[in-house]
Amino acid sequence: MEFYKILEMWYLNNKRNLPWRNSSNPYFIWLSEIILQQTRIQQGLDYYKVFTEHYPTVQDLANASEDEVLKDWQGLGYYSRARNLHFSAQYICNELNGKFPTTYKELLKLKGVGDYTASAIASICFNEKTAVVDGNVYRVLSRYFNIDMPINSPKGIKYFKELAQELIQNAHPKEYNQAIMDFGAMVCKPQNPTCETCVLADGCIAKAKNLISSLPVKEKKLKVKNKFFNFIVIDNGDLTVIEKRTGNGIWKNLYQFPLIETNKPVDEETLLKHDFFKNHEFKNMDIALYNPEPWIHKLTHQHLHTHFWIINTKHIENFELTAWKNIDDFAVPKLIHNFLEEYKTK
DNA sequence: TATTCGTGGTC
DNA sequence: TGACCAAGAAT
Repeated sequence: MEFYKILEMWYLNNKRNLPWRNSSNPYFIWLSEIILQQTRIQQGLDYYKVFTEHYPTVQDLANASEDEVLKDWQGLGYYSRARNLHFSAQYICNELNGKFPTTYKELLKLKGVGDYTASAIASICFNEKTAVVDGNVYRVLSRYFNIDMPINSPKGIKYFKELAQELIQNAHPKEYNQAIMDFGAMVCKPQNPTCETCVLADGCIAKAKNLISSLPVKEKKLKVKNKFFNFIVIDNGDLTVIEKRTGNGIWKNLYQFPLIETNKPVDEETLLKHDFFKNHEFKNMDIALYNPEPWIHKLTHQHLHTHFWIINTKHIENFELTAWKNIDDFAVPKLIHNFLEEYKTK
């Protein structure tokens, strides 16, 4: 039996029951695909529920503010996804008269929609034969056909896309694309794949050559930077100070306490010499280090060594103030959220 | 085109 | 426990 047919049959009997699979509405499929980029289904489920309930149509999403959308995205990470989702919703409503794009080519024009997502929506909603290539597909194909070309090299990306595109030619695109992804997630897993009961085992070259654990091949070029964050938590009992992050780095457009970044851990004396305290005078202030041991927040490319400094003062000048009771209205990074959860109970 | 963008799970 | 991975995309 052909490759695609085995997967389609397997899918018929083993597919997962996921909320967006009850729909062919491109708006819902789009939401699910953006939420699931680089994200496990279990982690995305609650967010899918919130977004479909809070923004039942693309118009509702377009009418919301970015702050509102980011608040609902809080905790999921890769926040450009939320900003692009909101931007593209407005683009669809304003430029496309609310009509969702219906082809791979047009879907690609949406911010935040790349080759994978355009292929997924085009195949699932419009039956277009565009093969998805995600982490699951790389794994299944590299093993079954024993391909050791690095999946994150330009040649590898092109090669796997072309192979996937060949394999979908005689298939039902909607079912086949979801089949190979489910199969990769449930059977041909990164670790401990269940080769003993695998329906593709007979033709799997990597299994025959005992190469399963070494495929797929990925070039690793990850260097982690250490950064040192000092958050200034100003507190007069009722009010505090938070700022919106600008620029193009992490957590763009999320909120945080005023931040002093240093190139190494600093003590109180050194911290107080920073420009921040030259620009802002605190009368009768009392400063205390909240966490003597740094919280090390680990991101993919950076380790953030974080200290929270509490400034108790009755006189806060030259700041925009935020009431503690309203602090939960703002979208904050997980790191700040964790701090708030601890701090407000004290 | 190499780098950057979060958070959580797995072993 | 640190390395790897997760329905990738933008720059």
